[in-house]
Amino acid sequence: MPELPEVETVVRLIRPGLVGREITSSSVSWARTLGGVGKRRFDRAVVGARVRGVRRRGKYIVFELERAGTEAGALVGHLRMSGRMHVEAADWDPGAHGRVRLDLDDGRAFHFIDVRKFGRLVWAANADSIVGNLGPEPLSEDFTLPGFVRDLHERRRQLKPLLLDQEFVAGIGNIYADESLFQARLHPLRRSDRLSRGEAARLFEAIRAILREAIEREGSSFDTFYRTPTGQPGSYQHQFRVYGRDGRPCPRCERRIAKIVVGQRGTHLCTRCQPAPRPRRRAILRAP
DNA sequence: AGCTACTCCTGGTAGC
DNA sequence: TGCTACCAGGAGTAGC
Repeated sequence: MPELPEVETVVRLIRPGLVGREITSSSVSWARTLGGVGKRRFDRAVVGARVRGVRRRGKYIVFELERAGTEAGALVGHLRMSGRMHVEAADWDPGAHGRVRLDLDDGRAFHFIDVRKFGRLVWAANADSIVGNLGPEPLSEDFTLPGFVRDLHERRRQLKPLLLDQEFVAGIGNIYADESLFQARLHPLRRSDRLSRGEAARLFEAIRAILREAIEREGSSFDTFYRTPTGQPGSYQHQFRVYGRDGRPCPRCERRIAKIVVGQRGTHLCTRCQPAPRPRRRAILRAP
């Protein structure tokens, strides 16, 4: 599934074909992709606008627009499960799952393709109305260990759902959550406020190292869905140590990798390397 | 506050 | 082989 590394890869590859281009017409074949913005309003917002910049925020892709040099809102895209983005020659066929097409002034066209129709490409006057509540970017300088420790201790949440919470930290999905927790040797059900400083530091470093390496490898492609905008699969799936490896030996200790469900999400772990939280005995009440 | 359940979707696959 | 039933999953929402 497209998570931070996959989205970063998409942004890097489509940005050169989009920045500076004017959108000359649009066509929408699945209206819900627009996320509640009507087709006519969408058309009015984007046609004649120029792409000022393309950036990633968490798993979102923000296309900043301008008209006559002044800001004109933004398109905010999310690939969800199966979305893809391409910039291709005018006669390129996006296939049966093309949802939105934006023709560009250089004769090429941007395509949003999405088999499962969960993806979105929404116009907003202000991108922050959509991405404004996201947590820190895990690879940026404002994601710091002291801040991370503070945020962990301020909440009392299971680690797995907390890592998936985009308001806690932006961009992590099911794959990189499982891989990070394995790398940090932390059980997905451990409570955030009970991590030691050392444990929090392990998790902090694991998240950053794994996301960096996954970006280097252009993300993970283990099914037919995620491909880069050039049609290539990523290669980080070959580095998976727990995700999708249930029943196979742990690369660290050989015990069989387990799969459990946490917050309705398949969760992969090694029960030896990632010891379960100890149920804490209730404080014993004593007479004063 | 934090958890669970439900919704949106369809291709792939397990099971018969 | 051919069919059906079920599953995966990011994020939003509702309810406890």
